[in-house]
Amino acid sequence: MINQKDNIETEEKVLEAARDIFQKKGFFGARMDEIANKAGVNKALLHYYFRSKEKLFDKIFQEALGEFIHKVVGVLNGDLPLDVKIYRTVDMYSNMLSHNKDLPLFVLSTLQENPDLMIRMIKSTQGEFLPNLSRQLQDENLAGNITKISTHEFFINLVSLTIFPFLVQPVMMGAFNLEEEDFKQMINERRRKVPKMIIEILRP
Amino acid sequence: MINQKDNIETEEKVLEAARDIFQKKGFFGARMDEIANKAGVNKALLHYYFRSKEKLFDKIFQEALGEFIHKVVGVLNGDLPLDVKIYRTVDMYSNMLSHNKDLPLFVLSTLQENPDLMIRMIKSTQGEFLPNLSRQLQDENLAGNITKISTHEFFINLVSLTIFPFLVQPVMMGAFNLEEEDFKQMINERRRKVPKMIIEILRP
DNA sequence: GTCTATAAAGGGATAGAC
DNA sequence: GTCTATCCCTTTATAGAC
Repeated sequence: MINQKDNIETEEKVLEAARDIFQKKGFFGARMDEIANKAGVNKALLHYYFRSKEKLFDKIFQEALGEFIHKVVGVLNGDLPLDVKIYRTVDMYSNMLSHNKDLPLFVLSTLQENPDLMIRMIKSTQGEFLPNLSRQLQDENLAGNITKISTHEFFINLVSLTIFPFLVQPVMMGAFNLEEEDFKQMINERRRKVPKMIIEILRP
Repeated sequence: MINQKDNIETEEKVLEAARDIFQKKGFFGARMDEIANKAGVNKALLHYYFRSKEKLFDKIFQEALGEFIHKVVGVLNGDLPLDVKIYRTVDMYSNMLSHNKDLPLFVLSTLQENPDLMIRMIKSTQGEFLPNLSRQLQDENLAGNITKISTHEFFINLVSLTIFPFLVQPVMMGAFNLEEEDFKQMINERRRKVPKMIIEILRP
C-alpha cells in the first residue's frame, strides 16, 4: 500500500523512457534493456508492467497518434474564422514539434508499416473526418471569399508546409549549412509566413 | 570465367532485393534471410558479396540519397527559367515517388538517426549547395519579378508541397476515406497545382 | 560462386528470491 | 514491486564442402 505511489511513478518513468527510445529508434531499433536503463529500473519490470515489447510500443504509439490527431481536430473542426484556424494550426504544430522532434517521423514510419492503425483510430471518431471544416470551406467558397478546394487538399497543403520542415531538418542543416539556431529562426518565421501562403493560395 | 556474367546478375539480384526490404523495413527491421530468399540465393552469399549487413545497407542508402539529391540538383541548379524549373522539379519527384513509395521515409528516417551521412554526401559536392539557383532567385528579385526569398526557404516550400503528400498517404487514405485511385489522381493534379501555388507565393 | 551446417552473440521473456 | 539469473529463440556471420 505504501508502494502504490511508487508504482505510478515507476510506470510513468518507464513510459517516459519508452517514448524517447521508441520515437528515436522505432520498434525494431529499440532495445528493452535500453529503455529499462534509461528509466533507471530493471528490464524485468518492463514486462511486469506491460507484459511485452509490443504492448508497450502500442501504448506509446496510440498516445502519439492521438495527440497528433486530436489537437488538429480541436482547432480545424471548431467554429473559428478560417484564417484564425490556419494561424492556430501552424502555431500548434510548430510548438508541438519544436519540443518533440522525433514525433512526426515516428508516427509516419509506424503508419507506413501498418496503415490499418490509422483507420482504427479514425473509425473510432465515426463519420466524416473534419465535417465542420468541410462545410466552412464550401460556405466561404459560395460566398466568393475563397477558391473551390476539397478538405483534403486544403489539409494537405497546410500540414505539408508546417510539418515537413521538421522532417528535413537534418537535410536542410547539412545542405544549406544552417546551424540549430538558424533552423529555429526559420521555424519561427514560418508561423507567420505559412498562414500567409495558405491564404494566398486560397484567394478566389 | 564462364560464371562472370552470373556474378554480376547475382549481385544485382541481391541489391534489388535489399533495396526493397531495407526501404520497407529499415535497417533493424530487415532480415538478411528475407533478402536472400527474395533474391533467390543463399544467405551466405550476401556476406560473400557484401561482407556485412551494415555494408550492404550503406550501399543501398548512399544510392537512394544520391538519386534524391542529384536529380533535384540537375533540375534546380541548371539554367532554365525559374518557372520551368519549378514545374520540372514537381514532375520529377512525383514520377520518382509514384514508382517508389518507400523511398522518402527510408531516406529521412536514416538521416534522422545519422545526420552526418547527409553532411558527408553534400561535402563531396564542395561549396554552396545550389549556387545557380541562389543567383537566379536574387536576380529575379532585383528585376522585380519575384519577392525576396532565401534559397532554403524556396527549396523547402517546393519540396514540402511535393514530397509530403507521399509521406502521409496512409494518413490521408484513412482519414478522408480515399481509395488508391483517388490518391493517384490527387498527385497528378498536384503536378499542375503545386507549381501554380509556388509561383503565387513568389509574387512580389 | 554457391551451398549446408554451425558457431557466436543478441535480445525478449520468465522463474524465483527478496 | 523490484531484482538477479537464466532460458531459448532469432539472427548475423563464418567454416568448409562442392
